[in-house]
Amino acid sequence: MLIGELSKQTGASARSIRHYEKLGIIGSHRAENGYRRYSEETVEWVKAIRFLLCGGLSLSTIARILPALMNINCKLEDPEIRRVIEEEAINVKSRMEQLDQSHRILTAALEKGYLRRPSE
DNA sequence: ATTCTTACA
DNA sequence: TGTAAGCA
Repeated sequence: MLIGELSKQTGASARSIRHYEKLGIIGSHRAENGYRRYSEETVEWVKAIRFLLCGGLSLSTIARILPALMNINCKLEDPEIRRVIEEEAINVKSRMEQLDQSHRILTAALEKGYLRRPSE
């Protein structure tokens, strides 16, 4: 299928699809006219990319785990993949703590009616 | 009509 | 990532 149909079936823009390909996350072969052609399974790959993206993973991180993840083992058997995911979980936890701190500062300001200046 | 590459008031 | 431009 051409990029237009892949886009239609996955919801990803042609621009994004070309970007994923440039990053090596998905592949394609060219037709005589130079148009990109994708296999049916690429649809699943792009859907997986979008899913992981919604999970907060960066494209560079996805590029590292998706290949193995889409392979024979969708289980986390590969220790390398497992490691990457564990690191991501830690990053997410870290971000949650940052957000919690922001939340505390904001709610405290609302309760007291003013923002506490660090210099005083 | 659709895709391609390149580039950014 | 969007979008416009100029081709094929």
